[in-house]
Amino acid sequence: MSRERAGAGVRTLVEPTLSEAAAAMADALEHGDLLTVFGRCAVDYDGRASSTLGPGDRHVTAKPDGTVLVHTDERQQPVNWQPPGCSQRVEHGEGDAADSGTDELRLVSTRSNPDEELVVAFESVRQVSAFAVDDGETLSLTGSEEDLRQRILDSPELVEPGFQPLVTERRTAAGAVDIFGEDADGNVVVVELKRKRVGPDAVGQLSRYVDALERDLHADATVRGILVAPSVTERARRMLADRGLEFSAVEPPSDGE
Amino acid sequence: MSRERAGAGVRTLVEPTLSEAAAAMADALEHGDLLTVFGRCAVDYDGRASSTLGPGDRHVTAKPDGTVLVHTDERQQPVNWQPPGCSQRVEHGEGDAADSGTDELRLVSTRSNPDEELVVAFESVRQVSAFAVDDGETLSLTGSEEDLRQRILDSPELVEPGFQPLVTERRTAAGAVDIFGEDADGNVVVVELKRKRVGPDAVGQLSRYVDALERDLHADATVRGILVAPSVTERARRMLADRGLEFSAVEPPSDGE
DNA sequence: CGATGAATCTCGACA
DNA sequence: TGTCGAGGTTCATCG
Repeated sequence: MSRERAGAGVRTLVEPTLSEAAAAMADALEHGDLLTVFGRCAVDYDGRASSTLGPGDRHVTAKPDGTVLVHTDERQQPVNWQPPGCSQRVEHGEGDAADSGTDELRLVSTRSNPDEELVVAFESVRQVSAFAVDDGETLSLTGSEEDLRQRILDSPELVEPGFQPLVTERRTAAGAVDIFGEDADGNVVVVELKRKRVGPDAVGQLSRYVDALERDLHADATVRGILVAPSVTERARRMLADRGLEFSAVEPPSDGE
Repeated sequence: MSRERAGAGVRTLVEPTLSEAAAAMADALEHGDLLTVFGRCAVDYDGRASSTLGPGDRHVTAKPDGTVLVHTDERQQPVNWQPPGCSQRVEHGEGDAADSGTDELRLVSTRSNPDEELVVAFESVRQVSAFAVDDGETLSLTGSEEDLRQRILDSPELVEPGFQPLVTERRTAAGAVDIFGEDADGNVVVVELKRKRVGPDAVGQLSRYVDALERDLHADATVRGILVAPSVTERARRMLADRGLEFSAVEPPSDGE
């Protein structure tokens, strides 16, 4: 094993013994560092569901906020994980390492409500690192549904000429409508926004809003439902036609706009 | 900077220069290793949406399958990422490092269909590691919707006494029904399964199935729709009542069952 | 390849 | 705290 002392923020052990790894991991958890461990391990999870994962090489991350991630060499998603807010502890059987074939280092993460437990049992550890993280910057994102809503409010004619938004997030018996307004003839208009190509679910949603409002408002009121999105699937287009609903093609704004 | 040569599978540089880091990163990408970099960086993404993230300490992972993950010290989800199948390259301005304030190391990940680009621009690198991963084990999970389906097929009386499953995944004009069967009186029964508490969407789905089957089958057939899940939201319960649909509380099996 | 629906979804917002 | 809906959702499956 060898120790690397880097600038204040990084402590790394390469090819440590399990005892050394255990100490380094406990230390990192204690100090609120970002902990990473690479080694051969088996993983068991029990909680909302249950899973077992046999031995293999994996990269394990424990964040100071209580998150645990177990990654293999494939996939974007971790093969096992624990959400933020969990408690981590390191367990190491203190038997004589020389002839104990059962020597094992375990990282255990627990949570309550719901009760969940993740156990990462290391046969061997190739590297342990502890990082002191100073971030502080927040992400700024464009192109979301919120941006599309702002775009419609800025330029209501994108939905149709004469459209007038009145309220956003208007409550109905079926939930909150994205944009509530009226058309050039004074008819009530319900707008459902989707930032990308929409399927049948969105039509069902819009349909429920229109029905709810027709019950809420005077029985003689005409309520139009317009689905605003970049495009629709064929099945959704047929559902719209069946229900007398409409579609208006609008793209969410791109970065520059 | 110092170099660590570990057993075959791990190569790590601590506090490298940007040139050294660039070489190690390119080497790892070339060899199909799991690459991790910790350092101060800014991140820009442009594709399905756009985002910018100012300078800060982050942990960056590049997997041999083309996945890229940028993690901060908080959250389970990466702050930026690229899905599997992307192409990575390392760019390093080869200016004289001495007086060039603009010296920069960039990890660029691109993808097409849709066109997306992620750029991680490092001001400094604290550690670079390359791991040769040998996994090979696959995850086995219980508690899924498939498990719930099996539970119902094993014990149909959990839905209601006398219920008889006939077909799973039966096709209708509105999509495939989870379980199609009949009750003690010989009425057609459509069962929609959800492994957790359900909201209005599932009711809409079940409702579409029942409507479609009433059209498909003889006009005189009675089609019952039963939503099977651990629980329902209040709004969904009202929607069920409105539409003459039913609910039956069943938990998905836990590990031991 | 696109379309569909599940997920230990995660995450933020709001009652 | 629970509920609700969005997401650069991701992911597997199916046509």
